[in-house]
Amino acid sequence: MPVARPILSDVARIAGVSAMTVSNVINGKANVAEATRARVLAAAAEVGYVPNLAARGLARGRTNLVGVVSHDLTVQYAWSIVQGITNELADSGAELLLSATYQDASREVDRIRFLTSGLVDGVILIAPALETDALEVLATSRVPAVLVDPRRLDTPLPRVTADHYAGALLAVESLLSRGHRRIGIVDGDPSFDSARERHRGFVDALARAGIPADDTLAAPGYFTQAGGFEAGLALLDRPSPPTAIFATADVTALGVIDAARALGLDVPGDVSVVGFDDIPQAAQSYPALTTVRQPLEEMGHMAVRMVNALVDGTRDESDLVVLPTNLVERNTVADRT
Amino acid sequence: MPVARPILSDVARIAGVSAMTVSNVINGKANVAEATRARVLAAAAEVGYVPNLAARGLARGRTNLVGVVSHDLTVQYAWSIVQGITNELADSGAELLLSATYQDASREVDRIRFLTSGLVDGVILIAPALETDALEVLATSRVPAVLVDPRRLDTPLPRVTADHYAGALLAVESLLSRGHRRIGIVDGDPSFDSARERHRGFVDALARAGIPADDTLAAPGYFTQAGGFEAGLALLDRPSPPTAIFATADVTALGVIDAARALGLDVPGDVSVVGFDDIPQAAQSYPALTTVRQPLEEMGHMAVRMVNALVDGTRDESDLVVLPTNLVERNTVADRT
DNA sequence: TTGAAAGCGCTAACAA
DNA sequence: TTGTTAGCGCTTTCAA
Repeated sequence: MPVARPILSDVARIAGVSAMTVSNVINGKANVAEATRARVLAAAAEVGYVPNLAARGLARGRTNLVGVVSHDLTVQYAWSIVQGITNELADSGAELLLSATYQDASREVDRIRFLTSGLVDGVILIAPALETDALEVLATSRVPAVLVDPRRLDTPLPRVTADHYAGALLAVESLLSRGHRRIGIVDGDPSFDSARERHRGFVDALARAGIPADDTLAAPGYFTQAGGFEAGLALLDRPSPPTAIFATADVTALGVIDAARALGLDVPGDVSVVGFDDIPQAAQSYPALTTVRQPLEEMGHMAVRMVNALVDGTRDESDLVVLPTNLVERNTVADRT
Repeated sequence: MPVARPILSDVARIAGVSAMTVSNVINGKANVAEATRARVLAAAAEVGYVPNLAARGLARGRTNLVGVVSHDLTVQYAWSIVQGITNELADSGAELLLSATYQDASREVDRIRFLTSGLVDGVILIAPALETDALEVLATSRVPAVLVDPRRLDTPLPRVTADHYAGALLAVESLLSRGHRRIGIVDGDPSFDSARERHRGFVDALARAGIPADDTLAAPGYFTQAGGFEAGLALLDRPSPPTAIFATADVTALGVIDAARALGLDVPGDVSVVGFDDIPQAAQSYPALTTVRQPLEEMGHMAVRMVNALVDGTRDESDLVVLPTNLVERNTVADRT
């Protein structure tokens, strides 16, 4: 009973075969006699042998691991994407290594550098800022990367995103069709292209209906619940408040609803609210949130397929995949009274 | 310009030194002449050399990586612990590898097996179920493990937890001191010792005040928001509802508050609510939640210190660290009217 | 069907 | 201060 962790050669010695044969058995190669296989398996079980993935990765020149860097995994938005990645990865037999970024954008480069230091075959970056030298680090690492919903869409790397503009059109049009004319918007973080696209959709939808833009009806929400709360207060606590609000992320929509409550307003009785994302919480909260669905899990799937292709040396280096969005009608929108 | 990733020997060749010297420079060893160091650094920069961590780990017999497996990282409870782990890890110069478990308890063993296959020096398990063969996998892997808030506290491994019982006492006593006598409880997942401890504190606090246990005032909430909503409905939508509710997790408290709203009840006007955990959202939601604080980040810090000690071969194998809880008074509790 | 040799990229231990 | 040798645990290639 060795106290140290048993290695392949231990198993080989016990089974009375060569290391290569053990390797073949462990990896399920066909070219091993049944009797030998059984003997090896027995020996492996006896000592509790577990292959060392780091060593295997070194020898194979491929780790079968893909890394994911995300800003903050509490936000269900990111988590839904991770779920999609996980599912797809399971199918492709690879494993996932997660690494978080937190508030600090400077940590992002850090995480990328870490994961790409021989640990993974490819990386998926969720809503990356890719500031300063991040792109350079990525390039010199020679590790294939795929971006999901990057802050700036013009980044020269394979990207997958959703149709933010069309989604915003959908959201605002549904409000218009319910009779709303005075519609507010709670904007996202302006450093995100997605936030700007959603704003653009909002403006265009109103313009099509002949409604001029009114800057007093826009407030920043920064894609956070607290931001949504503040914006909701700013928009609603005034002489002539909007009858409906397009909150450009579900979490900020939740904040807006809190703000309405704090002001004694009923949702959707007094104000209608539409979100964006369709995170799980949107369906679970009360009242259930009407929102624009981003196919987050599908985005994760797609990202995995793209890195895998890249790792295998297939596919062009500058793909842009845009997935469709659609409206999910629940209980936070009512006809204008 | 090599298209392949440069390795240590490439740098050595270019700088005209041996591999060992490059290694020494990269690792900041003192025994290298200034001129040589500069030459090596220049060569490394020129080709964009990045050390391969997997190879280094193999050679050193130590990866300097700590793995974390958690059920679900969306729950802020888990995430707060991860934050603590991250901060402490940064101080100790190690890195973090995250791996999630999801709903499926069977995946937990899986994740443990994966991380302990030569990838990390130690693992931290957040609220692990440790069913079936997980303990065995852990044992045969020979990788040191520390449990944070395990489901069953009698697991024979180093553990970090919080004082759930004392926290529950605090919560209920504060309600009693405000004049409440008819107090309901929304229980957590009964498979967790922590849920049972909190329930026990609830019962004991009432008993001390001479109030007999009333089973009709208890409802299961399973530590989820949806569960809290259902339980809130069950407790509140009846002839003589409680005037206060102890929700044994913040997320279920949020669900209870939603339920109160759905019934047209005001919090804390009509019902007082106390949560447990003090996740960030407790302070951000409206009204801000009165709750029992678990020192989640500290629990993460402690866990890291414990694995590090274990990796270094210090410390006893069966420590149990219990961190204190305390009451955080915010705006969901009012005097009984 | 099995095994020997060589090497993945790096570092510990020692020698020069 | 620098370099040589050996080896981490595994797999590839090729020969037996």
